[in-house]
Amino acid sequence: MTVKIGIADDHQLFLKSLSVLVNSFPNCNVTVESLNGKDLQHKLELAKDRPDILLLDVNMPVMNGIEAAKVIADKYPEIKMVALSMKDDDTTIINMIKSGCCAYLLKDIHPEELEKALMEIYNRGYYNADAVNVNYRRLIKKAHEQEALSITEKEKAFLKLACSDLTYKQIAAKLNLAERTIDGYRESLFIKLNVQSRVGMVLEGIRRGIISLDECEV
Amino acid sequence: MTVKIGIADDHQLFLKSLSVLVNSFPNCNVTVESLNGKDLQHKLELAKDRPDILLLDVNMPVMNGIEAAKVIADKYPEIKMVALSMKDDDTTIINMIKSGCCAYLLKDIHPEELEKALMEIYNRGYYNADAVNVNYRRLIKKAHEQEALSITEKEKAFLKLACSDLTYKQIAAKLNLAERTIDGYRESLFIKLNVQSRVGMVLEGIRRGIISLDECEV
DNA sequence: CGTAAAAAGGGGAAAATTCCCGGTTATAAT
DNA sequence: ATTATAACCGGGAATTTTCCCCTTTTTACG
Repeated sequence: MTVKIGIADDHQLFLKSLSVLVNSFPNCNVTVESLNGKDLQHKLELAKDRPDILLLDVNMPVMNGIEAAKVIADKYPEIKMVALSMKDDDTTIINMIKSGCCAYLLKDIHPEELEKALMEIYNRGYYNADAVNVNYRRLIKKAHEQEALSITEKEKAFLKLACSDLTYKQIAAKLNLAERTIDGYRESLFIKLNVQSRVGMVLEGIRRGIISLDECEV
Repeated sequence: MTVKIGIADDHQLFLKSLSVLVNSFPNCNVTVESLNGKDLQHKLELAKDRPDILLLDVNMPVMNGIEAAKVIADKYPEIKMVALSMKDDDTTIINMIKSGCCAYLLKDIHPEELEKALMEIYNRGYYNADAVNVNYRRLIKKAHEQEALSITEKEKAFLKLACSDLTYKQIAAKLNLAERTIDGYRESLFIKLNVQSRVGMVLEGIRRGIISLDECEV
């Protein structure tokens, strides 16, 4: 029996290293490697012999793991997906599970656990890492809260600019909108994120993954 | 000829994967593996046959790459050190080079470049990745600017609290200081970090590694 | 001890942020 | 067409942030 594995990770060194490692597992064989979700999709389309399991990095440029998982789950429901991430951030876990991943693994797991996980997923269809699965019910509750939020694209664009040294006046100018409009976005974001200040808003936005720290030009 | 390699990275999966990869290089042999700088130090002390080259991750718990590099450079000057990091942040590069690393590599390099780098470092003592070495002079300039900063412990304590949803009044209360004192810290931090607003200060503080995102209670 | 330097604080004003009253315009659904 | 709904915006007031004048207290050091 040989399980065909696909891997997507933007860090080439990790991608190749992990590939070598997984290939060293007796029953595994890496058949697809990709640096981002878009490329992975493309390779899956062309492949005549698709992987059984995909290891998806969450943070990738061009197309991240969450978006990639959604598309793949829709197109190839027979492929099992495993999210791989550095941090066990609640929101990220929720998003990946909701996008169709059947497991969420942290990058600091031991290789043996990865092998065990891959085998269990292949045989039983799922695997729950102890480290992540501590309180699943809390996660579900949080997912529902998240649902009620739904930050709009405009709010997100504003939030991204608020993550800077600019004043609201300057941000309004950049977006070609009246100051009062910007203020409206701010107001609704305060409510949605449950904060009382711009700093709180920005930090909470980063923490929830609405914006990322490296895309805000300090 | 066999080059002995030591690796330190807090993500076990990456550590083990990279170890397998490096061992697959014809002239390399991984002799030490560690999950953090403290543990690495300990293993180096015990080892009778020390590595020629160390691959050091920058971000590690307990003791990070920067601190580890300083100690190791001091204790074992014959060991060459290579910084491994995800992002090519100016400040980080400066810190690692200043701590005694002879090269700075990004985690998204190709395995072949890593092999080439290891060989060059072993033979010639240094290696400059094109991706990082774009404008070395600018980095040196920045390093000198950095030098002039020296953020005090009090300022740092304030900055940590400023990284929250609290007002300055609330922060002053938490630190048992007058509002005006807090304002003094803010003022000097604005100058040192070259910003005009609290958001800018907080983000710049995070970017420069003065405070970390996970220690600020949003 | 004396003196310089640094830290802490007082007070006030300008600017930015936060909040709330409303109205207009665009969009979409019935 | 009309009605709901959301996006956009005007203006003013309270609060917070930012900035700059200064004095007092503490610390450091020859």
